[in-house]
Amino acid sequence: MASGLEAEARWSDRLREAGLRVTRPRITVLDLLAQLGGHHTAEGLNATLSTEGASMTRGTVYNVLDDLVRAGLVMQADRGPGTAVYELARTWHHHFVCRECGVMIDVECEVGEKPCVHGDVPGAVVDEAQIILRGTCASCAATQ
Amino acid sequence: MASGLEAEARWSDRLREAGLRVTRPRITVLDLLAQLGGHHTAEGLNATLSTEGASMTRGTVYNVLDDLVRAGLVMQADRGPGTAVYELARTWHHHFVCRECGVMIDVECEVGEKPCVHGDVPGAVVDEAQIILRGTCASCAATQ
DNA sequence: GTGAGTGCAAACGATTTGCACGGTG
DNA sequence: CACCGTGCAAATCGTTTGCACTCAC
Repeated sequence: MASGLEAEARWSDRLREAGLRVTRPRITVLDLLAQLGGHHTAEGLNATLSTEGASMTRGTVYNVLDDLVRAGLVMQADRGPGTAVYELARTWHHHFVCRECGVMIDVECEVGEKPCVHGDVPGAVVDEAQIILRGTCASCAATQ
Repeated sequence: MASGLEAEARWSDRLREAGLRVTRPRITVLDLLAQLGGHHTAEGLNATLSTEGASMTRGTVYNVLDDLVRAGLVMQADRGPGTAVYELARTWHHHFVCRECGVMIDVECEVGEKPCVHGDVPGAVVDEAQIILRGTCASCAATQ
């Protein structure tokens, strides 16, 4: 974490734009997600924060992530029942999940916008299409 | 539950084909899913079974559902972290989930087969594409 | 008879909640 | 200085697990 001030400068206006107050935990989580890249569970982030001396309560981690997801700064994806993963928001994409090892791999979306699939749901407003591909990843396929 | 014997006749060979033994809980769950239609949580099914005098243990409900999913007789879908729903297997389709009330609505798939979207995942074998549409359902949109 | 499947109860992990304190706007 | 957000701890929820017993094959 070499850039506390930089990080703050980078994220504070993003937060304010989203109508959220600028607080240490929110900056910290955003910065960590930016540094790590990829997908992470709330518990995993919490553990990493502990080792970096920037720890916060479990409750706060969940709170912050929830706020950030609602604000559109972070994306949430489900890897199965009881396992949500989070990542920094970026161009819209899908996920491939390996049935064997559970690894999650990004899959670029050819449309690049959230409702990239339109379903016939009478009267409903569809604002997002989340696609999860399942199968066997390259390394697991090689092992078998 | 007017058709215990009918139900058994209908499902027993489906189970045997799948390499599963024919047991009362499995028949009961399949029959219940067929009668109810739609999506149901494990807990919900368990509660319904209790009121019908056909109750089994929570553990057994999860066991049975897991077996049936693995056998391809039942489909599993996630409505969010920590909430799996189950429904009888039928032609492949997607789901719309309302952000407000959490209701899940089936969306027919124009392709009708599981890997209806192919992603670029080098070396991986994709055998299923699960699509979850999110937004606001008709009744929630009307309320607001 | 043998092993898969069940019943029961307890453990588990992820997430949520309630309340008092502190910092942001 | 008003309120949103945080810290802390306990509660809750969905799901999994271990072990003895029973039933399908």
